[in-house]
Amino acid sequence: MTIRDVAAAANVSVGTASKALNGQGRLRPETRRRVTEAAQRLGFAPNVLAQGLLGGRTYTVGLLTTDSFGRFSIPVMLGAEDALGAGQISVFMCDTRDDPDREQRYLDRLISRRVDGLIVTGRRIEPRPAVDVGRRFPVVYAMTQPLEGDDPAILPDDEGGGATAAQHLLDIGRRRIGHITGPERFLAARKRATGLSHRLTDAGVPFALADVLYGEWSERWGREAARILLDTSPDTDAVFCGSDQIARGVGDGLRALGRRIPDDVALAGFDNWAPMALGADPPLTTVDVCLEQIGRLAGQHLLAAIGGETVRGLRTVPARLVVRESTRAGGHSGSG
Amino acid sequence: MTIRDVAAAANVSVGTASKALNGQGRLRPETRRRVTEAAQRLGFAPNVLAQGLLGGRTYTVGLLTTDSFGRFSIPVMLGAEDALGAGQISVFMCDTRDDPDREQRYLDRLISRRVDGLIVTGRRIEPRPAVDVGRRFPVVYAMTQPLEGDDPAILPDDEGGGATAAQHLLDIGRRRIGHITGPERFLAARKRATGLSHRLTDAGVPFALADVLYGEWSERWGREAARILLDTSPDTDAVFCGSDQIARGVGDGLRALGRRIPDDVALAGFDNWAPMALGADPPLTTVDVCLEQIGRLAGQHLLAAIGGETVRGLRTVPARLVVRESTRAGGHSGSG
DNA sequence: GTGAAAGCGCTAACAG
DNA sequence: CTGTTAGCGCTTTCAC
Repeated sequence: MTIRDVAAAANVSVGTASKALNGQGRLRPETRRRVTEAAQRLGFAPNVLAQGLLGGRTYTVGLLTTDSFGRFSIPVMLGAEDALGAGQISVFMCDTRDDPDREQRYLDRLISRRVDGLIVTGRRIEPRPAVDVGRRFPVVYAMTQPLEGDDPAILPDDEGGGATAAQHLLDIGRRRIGHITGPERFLAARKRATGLSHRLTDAGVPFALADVLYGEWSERWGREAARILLDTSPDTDAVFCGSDQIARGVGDGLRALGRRIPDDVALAGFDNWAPMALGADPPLTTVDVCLEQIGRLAGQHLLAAIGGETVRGLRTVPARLVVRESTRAGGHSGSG
Repeated sequence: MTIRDVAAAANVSVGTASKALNGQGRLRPETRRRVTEAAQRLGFAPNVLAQGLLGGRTYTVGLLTTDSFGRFSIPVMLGAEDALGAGQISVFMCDTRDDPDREQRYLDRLISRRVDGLIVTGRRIEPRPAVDVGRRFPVVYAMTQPLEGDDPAILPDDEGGGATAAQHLLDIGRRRIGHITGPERFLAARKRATGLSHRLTDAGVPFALADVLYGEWSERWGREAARILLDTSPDTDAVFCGSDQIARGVGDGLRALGRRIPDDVALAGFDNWAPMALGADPPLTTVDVCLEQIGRLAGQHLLAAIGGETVRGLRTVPARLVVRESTRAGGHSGSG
């Protein structure tokens, strides 16, 4: 099924058929109709590769992730696809699994496929070595940033997220606030802690960064840390956690020590990871960094760059607080 | 950067350059070297689109999911990419979000891009309307099956998974076994229940399908169902759940009613969803349907089909039991 | 208005 | 051994 078959069936030349199908040039309406009809009847679909060969654009982009398309890249990916798909752009999946060799192979492939652009995603916001694609096509980073160069990068607002959570806990009247989070080597963990600390300090509520309980991104750590925290500060009336998983553990730990949530201790998480946050009893108040929005923005920036605009540097997406029963006075603290 | 530039730089014709780069024909080693060197120096990467135009193959496939690339499609996708990526095949992401219009648009695009094949994934194993791509390229279904036609489909072994769980609970000496699962309208839920029921009945342990507690795929339902179950059968010594999320809820519910896990009641889930199963206290024994293996098989079948082999009909991937503390005598039933 | 022809980047067949 | 030519499917001048 080529445009030649269509042209033949409509009794016109391929040139005319092309014009008819693309709405170009000056054609008799009747001719146009005849061609369109033939194409329809034959089930003709233009070969985009051939089109791309001429036009220089392929209407494809690569989406490269180090995260095995996990919990963080997926929403980013969806947002990006949203922005790009609307522009009729198809997306190539490239999952490096954190292996530099795999990454290089993917980059080579993408270059050979003449993609119009590339989005690089990660699980961690730490700067990573920039991908090297020469000046062949624009690159946008999402949820990560390049160590070298000033290609655009879209990042979550971890610090702002921490501050927002702090404000909320202040707003509901809590003053003895603990913070339990992931490993200190994670920039995201440090930023969230900083955001919290600054806001509390600004409000005149005592909080020392030294009191932050750094550990792992796991429920188990949450359970353990809850004990440690109450040991040190038995009068704690709120805990902000660096992830929803940790918050789940903290919740279980606190309950095991006889505290009711939110009546005795208010509990807030981070990520708004639905199965975790909604499955908790009571459901978790949490900070949503709006991953999908990050992806959407990355997609839009990439489209702009492909269109010739120069976009440079970092950009941060505001976080959003999602209030649920774990910090709400009315929240029933059920049986779990 | 085209092959012409390379040819010019190496002082040969494009034809010769092509042969040199592809290892075809009879060439003086020195010429071959000169060309390769020039290509290297110029950073030449062949335009795969142009190659595809000649060869008729594009070395691309589509991966179409109705699941928004969620928890189930991702592993499947990774497995598929594994199988395909090795064959130098690039994968187009197509996320229909359960919208028939979107799906049709993606199919049109894939056809226009002349993909060599297509994998269709879903979140549910229920048969779905077959995708219509004429005889343009082969289609393989993974985690779902076509309502019409006999295109190959790779499915999890839900029934076998249920049976395996049953056997394990019998093996550890439990005889009064409850089953709490998702909505009855889910084929997967019914199959898991059937597998459990058959195995128990075969072993002479009483179990009526009518006693299955169908509900939702949520922790909340698990908590509620635990109460219902103990109300009816206070001497229950094991519960098999249709998902890890439900199992989490059931665990919390049982504990709230004073039961220890696994000492009083053994608890098994389904999915082996790491964050849920490992985060639980004690960690959950669960059934893994090996999603990644399903994807890998789908990829392999697709490759075979692209290669001209005819592959037809359903194929099931065995499930795997993952034993953890929630069904182990030695398991500590901690504080949560 | 429509057709013929050139050419996108590449490979394969055939000369030389 | 290497160069020339044709052509993959399509679009875009440029004649007629």
